[in-house]
Amino acid sequence: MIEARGRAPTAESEKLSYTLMDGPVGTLLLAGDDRGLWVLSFVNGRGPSRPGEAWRESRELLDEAVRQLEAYFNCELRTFELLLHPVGTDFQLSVWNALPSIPYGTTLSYGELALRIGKPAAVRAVGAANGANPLAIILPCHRVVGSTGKLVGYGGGLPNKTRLLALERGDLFP
Amino acid sequence: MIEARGRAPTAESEKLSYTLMDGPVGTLLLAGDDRGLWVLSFVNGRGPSRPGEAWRESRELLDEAVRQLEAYFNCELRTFELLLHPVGTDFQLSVWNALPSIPYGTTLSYGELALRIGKPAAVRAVGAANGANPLAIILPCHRVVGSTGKLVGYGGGLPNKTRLLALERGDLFP
DNA sequence: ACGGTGATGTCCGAAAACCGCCAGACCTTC
DNA sequence: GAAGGTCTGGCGGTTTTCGGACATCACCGT
Repeated sequence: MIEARGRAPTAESEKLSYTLMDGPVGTLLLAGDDRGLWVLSFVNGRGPSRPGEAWRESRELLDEAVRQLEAYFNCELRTFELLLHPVGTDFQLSVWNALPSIPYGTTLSYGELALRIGKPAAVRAVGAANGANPLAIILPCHRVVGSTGKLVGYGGGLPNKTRLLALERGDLFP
Repeated sequence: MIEARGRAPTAESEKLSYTLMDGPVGTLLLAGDDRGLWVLSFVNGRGPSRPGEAWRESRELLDEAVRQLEAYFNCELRTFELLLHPVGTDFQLSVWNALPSIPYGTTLSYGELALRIGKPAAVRAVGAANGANPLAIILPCHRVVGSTGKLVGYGGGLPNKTRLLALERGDLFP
C-alpha cells in the first residue's frame, strides 16, 4: 500500500517558525528558520497575512530580527544585519539584492533602480518585483518611488510607506 | 548580499542513493533513500535515464531491491516486498496503488483498471498515469494492455513489455 | 471493417493579461 | 510660461489561461 504524499513543496509550505510583532506600522508577520528570514509582511497588507499551514509559532530564531526592527523603529538602527532567505526568481532576486544599496533616508525611482540592475527597460518588471518583495522594511522597497517623486504603491499600504520615509527623514513619528 | 537559490525542489532533485543493474531487459536505474525506493526505470527508456544532480552512487539502501529483482528475473519471486516511495499526484498514486493487485502472469485492460479505481471514464488518464509510473516492473504497469489484448505502449519499450509478460507466463526467456 | 466522437487527468508550450513605470504630447490653471 | 494634471503607447517579467497530446475505449454511423 502506498500512501499519498505532498506535491512539489512551495516556499510558503516550508516548515518555518513564525511570530507576530506590533509596531508603529501595524502588526508584522515574521517567519524563518536556521537558513534565515523568509518572510516579513504586513498583516493588513498584500503579502501573506496568515502563517502557512506547516508553520509553528516560535520566536526562537526570530529574536534578533525582532530586536533589530524595534531598534529601527526607535531610529537607533539604520542598517539591518540579518541572515536573509528570500525566495524568488533570478530577476526578482537581482532587484531585491539592489534594494539595500539605497541609503537610509533617501529614495530612488523605479527607472533608476532598473538602470542599476542593468536592465534599463525593465521598469515595470522592477515595479512588479518590488511588489513581490517578501521581506518588507528590511529590503527597503519603500525607498523606491515614481520618477516624479510621488509614492506610487506599497504592499503595506501607502500610509505606511509615508510613515517609514518620514521616520527615516527624522521627522517626528506621528 | 543575497545569493540566488533553487526554485521549488522537485522529486528528482532529492538527495538519493542510486545504482545501476544489468538484467535481461537492459540496464535498470534504481534510486531511493531510507524512505523507500523512489525510482526504477529503464536506462534506455522514457523515464529518468540519468541520475539526478544531487544523487550519489551507493548500493547500500538498494541491495534488497536488487536482490528481489534478480530473483524475479530468475522466476523465483512473484511478489515484491519493498518499501516504496513513488511521488505523484493523488490520481496517479491511486492508479499505481491498484497495479500490484493485478496477479502475476495476468493482464488487465486500461478500461478495467479505470473501473477498479472508481473512475470508469478516466481511461486515457489511466494510460497517462501508467506512462508516468516511476517504479517500473515493481509496480507492474506492464500487465496493463489494450482492451483488445494488444500491447499498446511501454516506457521501457514494447519489446521489454513482451519479454516481461513472457517471463511471467513461464515461457522460456529469449 | 473503418472512421469520427466524447470523456479524464496531467504535462507542456504558447499566448495573453497583468502590473507599485515612464516619457512625451497635450491640456488646464494661475 | 511654468507647474501640474491627464492620456497614450511601449516596455519586460511573471502569472494565468488555454489548447493539444497522450500507453483508451465504447458507441454510433457509414
